[in-house]
Amino acid sequence: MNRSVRICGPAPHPSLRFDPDALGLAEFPRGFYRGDTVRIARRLLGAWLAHRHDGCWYGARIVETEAYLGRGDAAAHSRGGRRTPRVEPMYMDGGHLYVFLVYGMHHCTNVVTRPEGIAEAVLLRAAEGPAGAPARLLAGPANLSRGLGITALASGTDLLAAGDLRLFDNGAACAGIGRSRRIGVDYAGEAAGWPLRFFARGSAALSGPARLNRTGQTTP
DNA sequence: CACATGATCGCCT
DNA sequence: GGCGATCATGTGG
Repeated sequence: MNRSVRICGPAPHPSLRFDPDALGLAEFPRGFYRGDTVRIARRLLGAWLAHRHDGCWYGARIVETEAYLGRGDAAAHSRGGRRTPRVEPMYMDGGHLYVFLVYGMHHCTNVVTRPEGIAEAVLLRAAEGPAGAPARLLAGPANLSRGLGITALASGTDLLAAGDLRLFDNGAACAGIGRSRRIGVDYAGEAAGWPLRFFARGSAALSGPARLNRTGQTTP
């Protein structure tokens, strides 16, 4: 009787092994996640996203994020108040995960923000693993999700439930401001002129197409 | 029930 | 820069 049944999703990449306790990391409190989505998108830069698999912790520091602003954001799955089974986690209290499948083969991981009933979230676009991990392993939202072994099975998970998925504060990160790549539609932020996409300076794992130039601004 | 599409990626030219 | 992979989901008949 072997135990080949998979009940916890794919394994994270071996190079992402780390020890959260040794680093003395603290989790964000619930109130943090209930705050302003754009502010949270910036504040999450540098944070460690951690996944416990077979008793071992794997983790990476977030280096690129993107805010999705709910009802009024034409790019958000919750646009116009849409509420379907897939999007339901977006309506949960801040601090839950919203993970979905795109293009029939890739997963995207979001951190839900704002209080219960307000469907906003921050997409995790790129991260960097511990020293020694391949530089571009987690470049792009789908690569990030795959590298850490996160699939739609984790959608609706509470990051503050002391479970296998957690998010640790790592202090204020030095952030650059990216222009949204959502062009040609009346998306939130793009039209109003405020940025929705953020990344840590000097990161080698950006998802593109935005890149830093030497002044710290982005180039399309 | 039928069908069009997507918060992407990697390989091709 | 272009394109195909591949399927759950959303929308419409």
